[in-house]
Amino acid sequence: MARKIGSSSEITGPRIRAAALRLFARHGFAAVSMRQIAGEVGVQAGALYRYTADKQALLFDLMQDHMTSLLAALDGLPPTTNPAAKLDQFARFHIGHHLDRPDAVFIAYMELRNLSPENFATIESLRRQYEDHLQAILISGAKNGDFILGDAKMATLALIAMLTGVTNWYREGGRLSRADVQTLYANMALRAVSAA
Amino acid sequence: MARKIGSSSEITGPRIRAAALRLFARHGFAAVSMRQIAGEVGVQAGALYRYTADKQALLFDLMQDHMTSLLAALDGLPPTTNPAAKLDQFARFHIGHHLDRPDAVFIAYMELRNLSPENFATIESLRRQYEDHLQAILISGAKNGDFILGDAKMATLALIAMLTGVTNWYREGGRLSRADVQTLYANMALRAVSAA
DNA sequence: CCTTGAATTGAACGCCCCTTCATATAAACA
DNA sequence: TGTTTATATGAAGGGGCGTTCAATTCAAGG
Repeated sequence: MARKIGSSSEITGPRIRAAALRLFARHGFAAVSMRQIAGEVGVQAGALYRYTADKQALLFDLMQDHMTSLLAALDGLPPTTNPAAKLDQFARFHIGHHLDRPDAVFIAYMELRNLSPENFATIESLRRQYEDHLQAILISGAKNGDFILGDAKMATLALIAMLTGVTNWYREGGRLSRADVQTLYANMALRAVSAA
Repeated sequence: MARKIGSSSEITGPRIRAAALRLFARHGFAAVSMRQIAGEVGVQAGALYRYTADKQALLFDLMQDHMTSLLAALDGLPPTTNPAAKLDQFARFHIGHHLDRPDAVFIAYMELRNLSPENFATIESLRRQYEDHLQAILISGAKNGDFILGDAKMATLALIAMLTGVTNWYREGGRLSRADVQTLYANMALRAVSAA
């Protein structure tokens, strides 16, 4: 047997990426084998290599797609006026976007060390762009007296860590709704840096 | 050749654990082989099994030791008066303790999924104890009006995520001293939940 | 000094890994 | 319909994995 009935790269390709995303998030990159991914798709391991150069490239593509989608969505946010509104918007956006993509988020934060040095540098630069967006908000707020930051870079990383932490415990259908969580976290973020 | 010159279980045991801690933190549990750990210690892989039942037990012991040491240190903190002072003390303690043990912290947060279900339950319960300590501080502060919490459990997890995030970027000898970082994070934590 | 027991070796077992490639089949196109 | 091209197989290469265990050597105690 060789080519299968109904086979098409437009179907198999995305299915491979979806299976890899799920499995990497669930068990970790190093613990998942190409045979496992292939099995999930219903294909032999050798077939994967028509869609990815190797296992490393598969991981990198997933992470790069996640980061570029994150930056694109950030770019598409409606304009706001003052720094406090911008921070509120950012916090709600960050939580919403992350809760929608738990697997991709998990991988983006856990599998950095499994990237080759060049791939790591690429992902790191995308992440830096995202952090810089928040940092610019904080600095503009500090300039006009709305915010008090001991250190802008540190405040940026502290807020992102706090907001991202939501993915560790939030479960759909739990005690708090998604909107509740967005409001509560946004309020904490605002208070953490506000002068008032 | 069999027994080696100078060999002693009091020396080899700790060295195995130290090597495993370092390697698991650096490359991840799944990516590290027993032969690698043995090589670091200068011993053959078979020798490891005098000191651990298997690879899983090695991971579990490292995580359990980390968590019990964390809880013991928390228990040994000097008494304080009001909730704000308690939260300030907790934030400084958390950061100090974590910055002293970057490898153990990394493992404790990254390798939970590699624990067997029973081992996971044990570690999770220790972690819950730690979180409950902070949650009790927050609730007492909310009771007497010092703090405002949208949701106590959520505020607890948000603060711990923020404080633990410091291990992702702090490097000894960097722009900010350890004391700087402790102060800045403690202030953010206090502001994030304070009524004032 | 001699015996006993602790510490370690190194080979082996059975299994799984990533990746490649000649081959075969199905789809797409003329 | 016949030909080309895309898609997948499945076997193989070369290697590493966790774990066990008989045999061996050293340290320690009498």
